Amino acid sequence: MSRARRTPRQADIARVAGVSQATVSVVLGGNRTGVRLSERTRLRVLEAAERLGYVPDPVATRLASARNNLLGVYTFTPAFPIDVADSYYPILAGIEAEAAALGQDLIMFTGSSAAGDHTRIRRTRLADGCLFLGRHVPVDAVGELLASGFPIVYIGRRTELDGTIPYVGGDYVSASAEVVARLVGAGHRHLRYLREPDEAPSSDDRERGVRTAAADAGLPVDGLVVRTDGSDLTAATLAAWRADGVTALVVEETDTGAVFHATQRALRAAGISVPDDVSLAVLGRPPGDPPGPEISGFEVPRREMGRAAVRLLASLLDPGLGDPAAHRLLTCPPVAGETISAVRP
Amino acid sequence: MSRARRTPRQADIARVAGVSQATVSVVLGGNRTGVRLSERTRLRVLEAAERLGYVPDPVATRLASARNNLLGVYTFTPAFPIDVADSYYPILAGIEAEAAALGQDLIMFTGSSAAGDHTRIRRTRLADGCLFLGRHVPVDAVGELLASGFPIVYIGRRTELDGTIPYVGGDYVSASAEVVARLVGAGHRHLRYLREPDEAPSSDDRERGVRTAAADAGLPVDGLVVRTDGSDLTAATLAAWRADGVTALVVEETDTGAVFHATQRALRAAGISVPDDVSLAVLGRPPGDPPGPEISGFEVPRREMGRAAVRLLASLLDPGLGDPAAHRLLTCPPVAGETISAVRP
DNA sequence: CTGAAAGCGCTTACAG
DNA sequence: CTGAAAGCGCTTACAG
Repeated sequence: MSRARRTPRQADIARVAGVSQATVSVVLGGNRTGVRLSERTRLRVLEAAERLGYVPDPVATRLASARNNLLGVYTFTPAFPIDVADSYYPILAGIEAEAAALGQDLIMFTGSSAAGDHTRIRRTRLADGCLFLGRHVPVDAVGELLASGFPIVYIGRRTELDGTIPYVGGDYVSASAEVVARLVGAGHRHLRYLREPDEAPSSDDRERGVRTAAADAGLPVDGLVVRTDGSDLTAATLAAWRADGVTALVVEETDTGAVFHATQRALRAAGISVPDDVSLAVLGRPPGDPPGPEISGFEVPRREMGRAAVRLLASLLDPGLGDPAAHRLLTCPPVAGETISAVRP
Repeated sequence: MSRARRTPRQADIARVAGVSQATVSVVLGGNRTGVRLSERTRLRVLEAAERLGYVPDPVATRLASARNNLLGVYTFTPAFPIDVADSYYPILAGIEAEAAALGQDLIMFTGSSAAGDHTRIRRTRLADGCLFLGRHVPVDAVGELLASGFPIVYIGRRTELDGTIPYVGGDYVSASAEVVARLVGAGHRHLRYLREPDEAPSSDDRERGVRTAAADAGLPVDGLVVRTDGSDLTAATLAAWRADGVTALVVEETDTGAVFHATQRALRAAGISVPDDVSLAVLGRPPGDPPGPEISGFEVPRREMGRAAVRLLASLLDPGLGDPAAHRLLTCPPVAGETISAVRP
C-alpha cells in the first residue's frame, strides 16, 4: 500500500488523453476564451479527468487566475462570541445561505491578536472579495485594499474614505422617524431620545430620524436627545422627566443594550409603569429578547443584510451582473409591540 | 491617483534591498533551512519589507510550500442553521477561540449543493488541515484525503475506514453509565432507555454505557432498550410501562430532540408527573433548553470539543509538538438536575 | 484547430 | 555567505 498517493493533476490527464496540459486547462475551464477545439479532444479530456477522479487544486487556480469562489468574512472581534447577546449570528446565517446559493465558500478572518490589523486585513486577499463586520474601519489597510481594486463590502453604513466603501446597512433614519411618528400619532408631544455617547453612523442615523420626525411634527427639539452610557439614568432622573411632562421614552439599540437595561431598571425603581405611565420604544430590537411585553420599535433585518451583502460582493466581483449601487440601505420593518399607548387628551 | 496600485511582493523588496528575491524569501521565512546570511543583509531586507508594507501572498505561499495558517471547517449542513436548535454554535465558538490563540484563520466549507461531496471535500486542501462536523462520512473522499497525508480531524467518534480517522468526541459510554448508576443508586431497578433508530457511534456509545451499567447493577436487560422515532410514544405506551413497574425513563439526546419531545408530550398526556411518578434523565442536554425543572443527565462539552479538535489538528500539522493520540474522548460532566427522585422502598 | 511558453508569488534544493 | 534555477498546479495570451 503506497502512502501519500499523489492526487491527479492536469498533467496526468494530459498524458492519458494525449494532449497538452494547457488544452486540459482549456477544456476543464469550460473554454471561456472561446478557443476552437474538436469535440473528440474535449470528450477524451473529460473522460480521462473523470477516470482519474480529477478535482482542481484551488490554490493553483487562485494563483494563476483571479477567482476562487471564496468569499472572506472579516470580523474585528470573535465571530462566535460566547457571552454577548449575539448580533452576528443572523448576519452570518444570511451570509452563509446566500454564499451557498452562489456556490461560494466562506473564509473567516476572525479577530486574532497575533498579527496587526494591517497584516490580517491584507490576508483577506486569499478570498476573491471580503465582507467586513464591525464598526471599526482601519482606514489605511482598508484604503489599500480599495485602491488595489480588491472588492470589499461592509455590513452597516460607513462614511470613512470619502464614502467610497461599499456597504449594506439598515435604513435607520426612516425606521426611527416612523417610530417617532407613531408616538406622535398616539398623541405624544413630549419625548426623550436616549442614545449612547459614541459616534457611529448607525447611531447618527437613528438620531437624525428622530430629530427629523420631531421637527416635522412641530415637537420641541430642545432637550430631545440625551447622550448617556446609562450610568446616570436614575429613578430620580426619570421621575423628574415625568414631572416635566415627558410621556414617551425612545431608546437606541446597541449590542450591549446598556442604555436599554439601565432605562428598564430606572423605570422599575421609580415605580413608573409601561405603557400606562409612560410609553417606551426601542430603535431596533432589545438585546436578549427580555421577557414581558414586546417592546415597540423596529426590526433590524440582519439575516437579509447578510444575504444582500453577499449579493453586492458577488456583483462587484462580476460586473457583468450589472452595476448595482455600492451603498444599500435595507428597510427595517416596524414592530408594533405593546409599549406604546395613546396619551389621554 | 493610480487605480489598482500593485501590492508589494518579494521581488520589490529584493530590488530595494539589492538582493535576490530568493534571499528575501529566506530572510522573511525566518531562515528555517539554516542558510548562512549576513546580519547586514538580513536587516536591509527586513527594513525594505517594512518600508514597502510587505505582507506575503498566502496563495503563493501555500502553493510553493505546505503551510498557510489556515484551518478548514467542513460541515455537511449549514453551519448556521436558522431554525434548528443549534448544536454547532458552541463547537464553532471553541474552534474559533483556539484557532485564534494559535494564529490560524478559519475557512468554512459550508454545505453547498452546487458541487458533489467529492469535489467539495477536495477543496479543503486550500487549508493546511481540516475539521469535519457531522455524522456523515463519505469514505471515498475522506479516505483519499487521509491517504494523501492531508490532516483531518472529525468532531465526534468515527469508526469508518478501519478507525483511522482522527477525532475528538465525548465519552458517552462513561457518562451514560454514570447516569444509569445514579438512577440505580436512587433505588431504580426497572428502566427504559429510549433511543432513536439510526446507527451512529454517539448513539451506540450511549447504549453501550446504559447496557453495561444495567448489567453491572444486575438489572434486567430484556426490554431495556427501545428504539423509536417518537411517533409510537403514546400516553397508553407510557401508562403500560408504568403499570409494568418501570420507574425511570432514560432518553437519548439528539439534534432534533424528537424522542425527547415525544416523551415529554406522552408523559403529560398520560398524566404522569416527573419526578414524582417516574424519574427522567437525558443522555446529554435537552435541545432548546425547555422551561421547567432542569432535566438530569450530563453535559456535552461542545466548546471544549472544538478547542481540543483544533489542538489535535495543530499537532497533526506539526508533529514536533508531540504525537498525541489521534482519538480523544472528552469527559462529559454529570448534570444533577431535578428529575431523578428516590424510589420508595 | 492545438501546443508551447510565460507567468501568478512564493519555497527549496543546488550552484558558486 | 549569496544568487540563479526549478518547481508548486494552474490560466491566459500567443504561436503555429
